[in-house]
Amino acid sequence: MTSTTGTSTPATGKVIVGMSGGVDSSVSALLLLQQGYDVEGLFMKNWDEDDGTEYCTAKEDLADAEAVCEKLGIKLHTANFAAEYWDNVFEHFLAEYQAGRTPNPDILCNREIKFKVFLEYAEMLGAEKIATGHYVREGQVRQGNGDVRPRLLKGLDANKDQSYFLHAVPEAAIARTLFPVGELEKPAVRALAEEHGLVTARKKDSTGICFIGERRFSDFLKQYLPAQPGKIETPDGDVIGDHMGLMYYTLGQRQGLGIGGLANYSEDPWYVAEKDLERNVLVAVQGKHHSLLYSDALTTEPMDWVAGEPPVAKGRFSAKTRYRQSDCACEIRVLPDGGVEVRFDDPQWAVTPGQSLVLYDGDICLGGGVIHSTWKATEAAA
RNA sequence: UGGGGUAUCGCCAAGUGGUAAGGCACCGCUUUUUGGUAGCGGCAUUCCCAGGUUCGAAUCCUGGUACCCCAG
Repeated sequence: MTSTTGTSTPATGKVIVGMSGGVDSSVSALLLLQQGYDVEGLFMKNWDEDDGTEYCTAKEDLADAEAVCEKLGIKLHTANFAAEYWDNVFEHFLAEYQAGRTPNPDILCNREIKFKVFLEYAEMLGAEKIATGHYVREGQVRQGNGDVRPRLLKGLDANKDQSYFLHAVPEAAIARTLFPVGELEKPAVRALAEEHGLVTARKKDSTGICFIGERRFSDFLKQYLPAQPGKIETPDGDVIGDHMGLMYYTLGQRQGLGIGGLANYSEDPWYVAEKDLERNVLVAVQGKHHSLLYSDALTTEPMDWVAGEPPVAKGRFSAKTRYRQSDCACEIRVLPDGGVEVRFDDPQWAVTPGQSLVLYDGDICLGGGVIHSTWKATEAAA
């Protein structure tokens, strides 16, 4: 049985809110103040810029965080975890691309930075808890032996739910974190910000890699990974174009292939279906619903279970293979190495190694793991 | 230097006398704390070039040019 954290008892204790300069963390701080917490903010700068334009947005974000904290009358700390970010997130990110996979750096960023380094730093500042502007909720479950344990739940606003990004955060960190906006719908969050005169009320939601920001992606990667041009082929081996380097593309990608009209082919757009690292060939297929774009089974690397251990050895749950994808029913089996084998009820589009599979039991986010390989059940049976 | 064919947006491609479809690509915006996807919008005053016929031509005629195919 789950229940959301109580709000009836007067809240006490120091909470440090991770202030990004966005509306969600702004309102989080506001709500915690209203609940009676001793609130302070912390602005993190985890990416040391080399690029002038981006520097400005980081500066703006800091200015907005400062303005909000001043308005709320709370203290704002600043910290720079760029070294930790580079070592524990970015290097892994590059290595994954180098290996031809498509990583999700923000999942690692949450586990390694926001819910680890930031948490530790906040504790050092005397905080009992931290808070973030994520759209997730914290639930509790009473176990057979009477222990009450925390659970990561989807945000109330299904459209904004960010549990996918937090699935790798361990239970102990979840237990020490407050997610005030997880109980709200996004429009209500903006309305609150507006009502309280917070400058971030109408600020556009930030996108792009957390702390790095929106980039022309292949240009960004080129700064770190050398181009290795090669051919684009059809599954039949017809050469239909050139690619700049396999690491700049991801499965299911359409834009950026540069494949125009071809005589003797249909008018459908082309999508990346496969990366052949051996031959340095990008395999593209025509039409969004080409069968090579679908798979219905996968295995993952060892899982991060929110509760620290798998709920069962085998069972039926729902899953996402990417952020904002609707859940799909599936059957899982825990593998000896700690990964899982997943079979989906319905074929999934462009399931991509390097991205994460995240499992749910209703609203409860159980955990997830990096996708290692995918296949079609029909192939496995053959 | 014999014959035949084709030349329309970056690419594919409609259009055969009535005032340039569509798709892909590309660009922009929106959606989005990864990458991607998706939605919306933009994208040939001009049809290889030069003349001509016509009220009017990408569409007809003449002459060039380029490429392709067959024959050499």
